[in-house]
Amino acid sequence: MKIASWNVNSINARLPRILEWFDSARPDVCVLQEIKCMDEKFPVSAFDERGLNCAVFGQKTYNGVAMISRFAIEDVVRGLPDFEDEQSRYIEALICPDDGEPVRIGGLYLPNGNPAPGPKYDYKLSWMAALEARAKTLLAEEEAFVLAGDYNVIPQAQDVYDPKGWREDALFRQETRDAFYRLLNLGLTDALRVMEEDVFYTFWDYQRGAWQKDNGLRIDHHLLSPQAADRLSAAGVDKYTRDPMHGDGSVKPSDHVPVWIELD
DNA sequence: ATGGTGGAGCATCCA
Repeated sequence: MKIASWNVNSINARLPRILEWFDSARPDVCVLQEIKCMDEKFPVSAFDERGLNCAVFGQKTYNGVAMISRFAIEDVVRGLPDFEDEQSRYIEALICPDDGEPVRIGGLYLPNGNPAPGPKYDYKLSWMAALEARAKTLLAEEEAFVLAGDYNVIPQAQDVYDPKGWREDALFRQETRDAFYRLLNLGLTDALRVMEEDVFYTFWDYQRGAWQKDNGLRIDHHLLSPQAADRLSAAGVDKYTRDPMHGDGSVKPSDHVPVWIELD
């Protein structure tokens, strides 16, 4: 089963590029972040034409997450349980393949948190605590699950082009990394880190020529339960989608690229 | 120290 995550920075502004990627990458399941629209504005028919199901947790202007799947989407959870949140940042469901074991997948868009310190950073840390609580609950089930998305966390110095310059940023400061390590230390596996030994990024800012200079960050992750990690067979990053010249260049790229894994 | 880019939606906020 191929599972992908992509922060698309507006599903409707990006739709031709997103559909082209779906047609070539052919993920079985994909979680999307920053769809930036209400449920009724989500382009369900474009996915329906391809035999893909949609579960959407939308929001006007900002945030918004969705799950697209070739298989049945069951038991959908919108928002982190037991966490008051005005922003649409989490969607979880049970994906039931036609043949094979069901997999629970959580798609998340973790708050950016800048400027730090401050109320936005406090929100980020409380959101991470709620995610940790959810991970604990799911781990107790002892089943395969994947928490995938835009974590807005740079785990290590090798995951940022200029570690010193980013030291006080909400994506890299010590408290953020500590919260991320607490999540990993519950027993989750950072799938891309395990499968990809080399330096690689998943995000390049639109500004300051970040793409041309390869000034990137690794902030999109797949965290796997032990039962899912046992089935991990491949992982990758579709960097080509970030190229402004890709395709006919008429639709601008997202600042994030798709990140994917395969489970046997 | 500022601005550089991009999306939403119409003045600015967010990233």
